[in-house]
Amino acid sequence: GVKAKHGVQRRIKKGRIESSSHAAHGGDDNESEDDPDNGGGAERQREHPFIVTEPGEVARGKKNGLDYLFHLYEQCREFLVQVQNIAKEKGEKCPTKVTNQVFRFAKKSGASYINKPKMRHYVHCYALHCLDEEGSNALRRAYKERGENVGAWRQACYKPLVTIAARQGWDIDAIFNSHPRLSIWYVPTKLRQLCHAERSAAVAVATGSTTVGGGNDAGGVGHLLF
Amino acid sequence: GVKAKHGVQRRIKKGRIESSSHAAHGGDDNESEDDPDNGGGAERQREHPFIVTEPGEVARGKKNGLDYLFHLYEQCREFLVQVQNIAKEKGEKCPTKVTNQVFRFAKKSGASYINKPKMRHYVHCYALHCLDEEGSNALRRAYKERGENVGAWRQACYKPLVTIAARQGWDIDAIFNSHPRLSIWYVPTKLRQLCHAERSAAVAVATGSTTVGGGNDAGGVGHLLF
DNA sequence: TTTTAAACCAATGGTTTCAA
DNA sequence: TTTTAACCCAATGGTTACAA
Repeated sequence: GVKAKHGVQRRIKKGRIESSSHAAHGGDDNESEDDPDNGGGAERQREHPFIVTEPGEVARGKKNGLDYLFHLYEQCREFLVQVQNIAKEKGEKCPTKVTNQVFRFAKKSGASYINKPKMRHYVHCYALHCLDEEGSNALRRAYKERGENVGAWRQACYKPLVTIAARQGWDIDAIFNSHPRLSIWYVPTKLRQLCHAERSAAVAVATGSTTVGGGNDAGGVGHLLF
Repeated sequence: GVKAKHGVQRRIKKGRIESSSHAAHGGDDNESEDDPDNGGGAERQREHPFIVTEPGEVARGKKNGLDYLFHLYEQCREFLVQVQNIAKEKGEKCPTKVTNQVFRFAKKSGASYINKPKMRHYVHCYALHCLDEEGSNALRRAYKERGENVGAWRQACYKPLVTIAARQGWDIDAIFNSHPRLSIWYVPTKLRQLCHAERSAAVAVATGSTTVGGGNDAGGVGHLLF
């Protein structure tokens, strides 16, 4: 990297986060003072888990809803815009994606509830929300009705995205990049792999291949027929 | 990084590059067998130094000309395209810039004369060539006539670029990104800094600021007047 | 068990060092 | 003066092992 100018940014190992101000929690209304687990003004240990909620529904109890989850992605976008403005003003490299720098800035700005693993974990769910809000909403309702947990809903978000990719020539990067709110997020490895696998399978069926390296009249992957 | 799948790519320390096939050298015609320094088919130790040449001029003696230098940038672009095609076929992340991966691929492909420090060193010279070929050619002729060395010519390439940036709102990243052949190269730190410094100076003059933090009726940097 | 997020890791962008 | 292997070592994108 460029020569150490912000020498402060060393990694801190272990140790709990100390008590400090928490920023507003968006859709989260669960910071009650009379909470038995919350002994006298101590800060919350970590974020309440997400539950599958319908569009517009606010999670009750110590839970957060999916509208709140998606709101977090919008917040990250705003933090990115701020980082970009600062970089431009200082004549420094300007990020185009939500990078470590942006997560650091978010934390520094008091949004301690935003962190990289979480945002990366649910990116494809947000992608579906951006690319097909109707479909995303339907999926949320279905999974809520069936009483599925967040992990199951999250897994289920992959398939509709692969279907969308199939329609657009399997180029998931192009799909992300051409959407204004999605373009700032890295394509998750697993989603990319699923698209690739499905594309390969589709091509194999279309060309009549039966095994890896199986002979066909066109030499395998490389021509798509439509 | 993504979990070690190409386990081979560890760093190798020390040791000279062993004799092997060298790819064609573009504008370089200096691999004479009757060379006194070249004892019996041994390969060249390193690339001949660049000299300032006019457009179309081939360097004589153990030298390389600037057309050859610029040709190296075109070759890197071709290597990048190959890396991109391979990545797409494999459903992997697709680089948009000339990255370490591309330099590694170039070396593996026999282009051992391409390396990162060299390409990064002269990027801004190539940028001038792309953005104002007339101006670039004139500069080359002038520096050749005056018998200047490559280092002096290289330094001189910065100023015209800063002038171009000034005309385009000082956004050197946008200038690089909007040029098809230049967009694959990272903006050199020094060029970015020069642009920033010049912009700051220009703004200071325009607003009548005299010192850092000096008071003026508009609050410093932030409005450009034209 | 499910869900969260701290901690970790290999490879990167970038530069220095030094050989030629 | 010019080239480039080697280093940097901080910072990155990406993931894992763990805690709650």
